[in-house]
Amino acid sequence: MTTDIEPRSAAKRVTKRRGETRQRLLDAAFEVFAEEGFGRSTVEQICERAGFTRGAFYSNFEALDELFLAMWEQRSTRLVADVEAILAQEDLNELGDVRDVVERLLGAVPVDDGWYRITAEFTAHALRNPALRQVMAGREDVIVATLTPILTDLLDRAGRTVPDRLALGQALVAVHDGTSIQCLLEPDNPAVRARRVDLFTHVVIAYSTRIEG
Amino acid sequence: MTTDIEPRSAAKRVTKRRGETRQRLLDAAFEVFAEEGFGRSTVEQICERAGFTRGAFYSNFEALDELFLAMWEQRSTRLVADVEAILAQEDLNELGDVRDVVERLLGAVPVDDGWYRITAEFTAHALRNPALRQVMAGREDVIVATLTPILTDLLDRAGRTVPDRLALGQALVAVHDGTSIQCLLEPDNPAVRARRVDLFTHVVIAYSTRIEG
DNA sequence: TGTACATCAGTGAACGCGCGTTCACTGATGTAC
DNA sequence: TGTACATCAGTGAACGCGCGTTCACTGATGTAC
Repeated sequence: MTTDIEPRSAAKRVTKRRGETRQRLLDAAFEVFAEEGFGRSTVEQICERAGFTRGAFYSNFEALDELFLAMWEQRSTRLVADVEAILAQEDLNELGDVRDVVERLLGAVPVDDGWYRITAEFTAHALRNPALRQVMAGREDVIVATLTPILTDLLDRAGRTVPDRLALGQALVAVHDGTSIQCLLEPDNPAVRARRVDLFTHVVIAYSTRIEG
Repeated sequence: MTTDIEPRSAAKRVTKRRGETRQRLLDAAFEVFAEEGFGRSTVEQICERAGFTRGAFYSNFEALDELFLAMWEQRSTRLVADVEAILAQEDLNELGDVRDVVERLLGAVPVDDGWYRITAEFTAHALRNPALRQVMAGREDVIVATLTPILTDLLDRAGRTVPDRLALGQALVAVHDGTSIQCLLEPDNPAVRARRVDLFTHVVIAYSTRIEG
């Protein structure tokens, strides 16, 4: 008697090549969706970019929606991990005041054209689909849950404490989203970026209090 | 000798019917774009919704992009005018503090699913096209220029003055955009809406100062 | 006000391209002995 | 380690639908007298 309870046919063989193909399709999807937009991207374009014929796509995904979602989740996860890594690393610079903390935070979060476009369209799409809406809302929870502890720690070192972490986290996500649009729409206007830093600073101050002593 | 310098053929006859057709197409476009998304909407769908055949569309517009832009500009202008009218109207309620002002402001600005979707996709699209980017940036200027004077006036009545109106205006637009997403993604979570009001209030306080005396 | 006429505005059929999707096939990869 | 074989993974041709676009047409609208 073996430990195989499942029939042998259920255990599918998966090759290394398959994983690589999948990844190349995901990377190509990011580029094409960013350039063309979600609704205007075709299976053909993505496969061509990845160096495959269309059959490869249908061998790996059901439809464009599935590829889009898989790509978005992968990129989103990676982005949060990257920001976390930058924020968490020990730094020689002292964090003197709130502005130092904000600048460090903003330095860790990239403002990226392509990623913004993709996320904006995905958000719009998610509003039509309850399941996707859950995905997006869940993603925000992860961002807040991951980054707020690190941020409050930094603030602590700058002599401030945060009474309501969730409120601060959600406020910063909102401010980030709102000001990203402004920066991307006027990339050559330094005043817009400066006001972004100001706004972040004001919000952090409003949601934290000076530690006595 | 008449005042006609242009050749007679240049003066086109325009019928009343034409304007009505155009408007029906614009209204149908709003609905279809909101439901389907920009890239997924077809000429056929919009014409069917408006009660025309496709020929009517090609008689009035060059391409879907043109219809989309015309619709967006019309709706956007109307929206600003509506908000302005609500904010400007004399009200029986006293504006005791900042929170009253914020609640009045937020009461005037609708948080609308369909319009958000359309604007999000338009923004993403505008990032690929310098001319459209100008249109969007210009729209924000109009919003700030129209609403900030009224808002500072309301704040004045609540005993506060705004040193940098432009900074406040842009901050509020950013906060509005960012928190709108959160409210739409979690429509059934009252805490999200409450935090939105809090954030607006904090920002208004941070960008204004108490009037002495 | 009425009528005849010119032009406009929308119709609906027709055309054809582009794209999604399928599938028999062949080369690549892993497995068993 | 080597070989034979089974299965997997991607190919590329083929099909057909859906959609954008055109255009000769007819009814609607405005104009001139």
